Amino acid sequence: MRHERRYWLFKSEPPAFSFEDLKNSPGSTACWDGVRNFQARNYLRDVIKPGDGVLFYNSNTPRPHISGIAVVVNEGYPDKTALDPESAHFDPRCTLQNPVWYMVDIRYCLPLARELTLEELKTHQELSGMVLLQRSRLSIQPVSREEWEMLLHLGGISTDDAESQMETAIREIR
DNA sequence: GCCAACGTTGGC
DNA sequence: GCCAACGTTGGC
Repeated sequence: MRHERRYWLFKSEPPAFSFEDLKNSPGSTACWDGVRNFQARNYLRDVIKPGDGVLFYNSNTPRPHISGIAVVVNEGYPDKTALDPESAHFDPRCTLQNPVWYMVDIRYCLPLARELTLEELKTHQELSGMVLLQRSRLSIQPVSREEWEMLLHLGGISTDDAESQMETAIREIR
């Protein structure tokens, strides 16, 4: 039986990496490395699976917002930047046997017809339970099916369109 | 640039 | 295992 699709919100800081950057990446696929928070690591290593939906969120910017949808293309695997002394994300505790930090790859799917600002999200009672609004600092967050549907609706795209684009994006990878 | 929230570290 | 000190995140 197929894994039941889960939904996530991934944060990125636009100067470092934007949704456009994801679209323009080779194969529209980017390695989501450099996450150094244990709760986020646990999601990346243990919970997030290929086919899961991702909302791309732009943080630490004058107008924080969700810009579009991506899809997870593989299971969590060790984040090699933690082993590289030259990397900004180097962590001297890490070894090949004990990688500590994990990452996944995601692929671009489609932009929202309307970007959804944090300011707007705060105005919807139905979204008040979002991790983004409760524990905003977590960089990899679960999103419920209900929240996902609401967000896509507000963003002006149909969940069916999103799911079929996600299926296509996954198929093209394989 | 400020600062609240909160995760991590390390002494005890 | 507690908790103070410290560092980071990220909205504003």
